[in-house]
Amino acid sequence: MGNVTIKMLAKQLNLSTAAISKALKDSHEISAATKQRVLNLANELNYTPNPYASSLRHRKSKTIAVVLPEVADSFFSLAINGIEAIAEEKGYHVLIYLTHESFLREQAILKDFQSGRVDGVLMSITAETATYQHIHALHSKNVPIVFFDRVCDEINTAVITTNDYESSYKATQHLIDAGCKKLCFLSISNSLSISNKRKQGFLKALADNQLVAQFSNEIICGNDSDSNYKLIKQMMQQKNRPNGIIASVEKLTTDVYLACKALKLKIPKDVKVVSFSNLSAATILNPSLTTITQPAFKMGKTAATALFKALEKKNVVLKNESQVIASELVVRESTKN
Amino acid sequence: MGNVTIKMLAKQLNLSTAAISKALKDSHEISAATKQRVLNLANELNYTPNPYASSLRHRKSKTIAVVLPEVADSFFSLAINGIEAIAEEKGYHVLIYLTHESFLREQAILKDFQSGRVDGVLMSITAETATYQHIHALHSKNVPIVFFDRVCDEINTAVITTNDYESSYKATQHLIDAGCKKLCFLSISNSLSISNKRKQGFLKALADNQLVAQFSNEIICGNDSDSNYKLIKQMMQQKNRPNGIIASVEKLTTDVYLACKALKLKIPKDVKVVSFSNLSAATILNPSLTTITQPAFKMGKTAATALFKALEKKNVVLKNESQVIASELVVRESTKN
DNA sequence: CTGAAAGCGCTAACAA
DNA sequence: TTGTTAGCGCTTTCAG
Repeated sequence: MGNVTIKMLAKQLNLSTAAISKALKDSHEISAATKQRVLNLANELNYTPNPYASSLRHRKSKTIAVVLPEVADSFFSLAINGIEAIAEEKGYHVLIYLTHESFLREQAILKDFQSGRVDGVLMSITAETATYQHIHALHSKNVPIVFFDRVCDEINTAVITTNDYESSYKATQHLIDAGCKKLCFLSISNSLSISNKRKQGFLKALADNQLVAQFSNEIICGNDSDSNYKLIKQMMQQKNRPNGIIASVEKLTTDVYLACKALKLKIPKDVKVVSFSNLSAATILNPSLTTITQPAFKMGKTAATALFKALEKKNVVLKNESQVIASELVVRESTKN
Repeated sequence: MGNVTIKMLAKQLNLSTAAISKALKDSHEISAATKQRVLNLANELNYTPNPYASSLRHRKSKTIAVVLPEVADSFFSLAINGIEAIAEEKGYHVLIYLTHESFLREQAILKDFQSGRVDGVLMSITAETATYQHIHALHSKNVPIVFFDRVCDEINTAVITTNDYESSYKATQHLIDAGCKKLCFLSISNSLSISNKRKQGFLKALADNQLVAQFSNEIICGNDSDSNYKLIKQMMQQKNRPNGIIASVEKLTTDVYLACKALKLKIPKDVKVVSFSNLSAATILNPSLTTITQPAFKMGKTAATALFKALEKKNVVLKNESQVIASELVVRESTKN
């Protein structure tokens, strides 16, 4: 650091630090003439206010945190784009924390936020997160939190989601309409809200089509691509294997495709596949992938907008800022008849 | 904020704030007994030190910045993973800034860093960046900067790159070996170091194979996928269209594939394609894509490690921490004969 | 219109 | 071993 400070400006101009401070924020109690002098010198010396001194004084950091499982994922990276767009506009800084699906890490991160490091938090919880004490603790310290995608309904705040239940239902119906009778849902968690909603939508579509309990319909995948690949391959080797698969998250797509390739099963002839995914390369896959495309960018933007509402005005009831933004089923070759 | 402070602990324990401060950092000049009392109360009240007060005092923020063009890109998102892994280990916080290839934005971001907001910077410059005054200004304030991937050679510091020239040469030779005689290089910038090195490698391979000047061999793409698509399509409609394409960045792949599809040109029969890419879905594209896979995660880690060396020790000559980490040519169907 | 002084929370000399 | 004091840089009363 070792930078030019208000004190230096004050000395050079024979003014008090108070006067400088006020002049710099264009206070009406400073004459136009001195304002000019101050601004000139500040520019000349390239003065930049120390943000930490300012934070200490104001008890505000002008910084928000984004806490999420992973960044190498097209949903999350697009969501970050949305968040960043709003933060930039508002002049806030964005700290990023990756949990890599570790509950312990999530706890540690939120604990740190009790220090006042950030003014607000945007988060998507881990697939492991099943208790919420750590979130409650932060929330009760009046740090506003907005959840997006992987939300926590136990906290009284805004949750920005997509229509997981409906779009999963729709995708399942789409598979059924394409002739699939043996369907499998690839989940990643038992506790995650999105996993459950997507699964419920799936199950309801099965029920509505009298397809319940015909088949062992669910696999819970983990965080490791290798073992997911094996799990899927194993399932596809069974005599009574599924002929329709719905992957609840993007990263499972590659494993499904590779498992089918290894077993010489043709998509969509032998098995049809649809995935929740924002992969821009979905159109150029082999075969091109039918996706439930989530409004990732918009969800990030909306979540950030809600958070800033709480940061900028008092008495905002964040709960009321909750939004559900629709996903889109984009039909491609992987579910063709 | 409004949190429990050292002062409160001091009052409750009838100690001075200095004693508390020392006890909390396990100073040897505090008795074991009082240390225990302090720790107990601190835990009980859930004390978390105010990082901004500490930053102000120490003139250190324990925060680094990552400045890059985009996060929705598998190279950069993997690099962030690498950076975050090291930062987490070191107990540093990571501020993220996206330039979206805007030079103006890059300037503004770096200007802000003059305030001492961050202890160090990791960056990949924009495709527009052709002057370096803004970087010099920051660097001369003794804020360590480490470049990765899209580096700036004008600054005397560490640059972490991959072997752009060699891998581009190798990929080009691979296309030539596969029978391509009319090659096209898709660039994204005239000023970017990586673009130039990749192009040089390409041109050298052409020259070594007596293929120079047979063909208008280069297209400069922009930041907009639509117009890139049109540019590529237009080129592929020419009578003398290329039969081998090397895409210098991942995002151009989709445009190439779609343009070929639209024109009913078969990859690899009519045109072979290789791309600098870290897309995990490369294996399941139609056809699977031959890539120059960059060591993204490792580059992020290495860049962060170099930066922390400078942050933790004095008199580290960052220039000496520069590294070139090899990419790998992964041959798949898109260049098959 | 300008200045003096206090304090945000923490820490490092220096005293006791 | 513990306490006193001063100050990091900035802002905000309150006085002048």
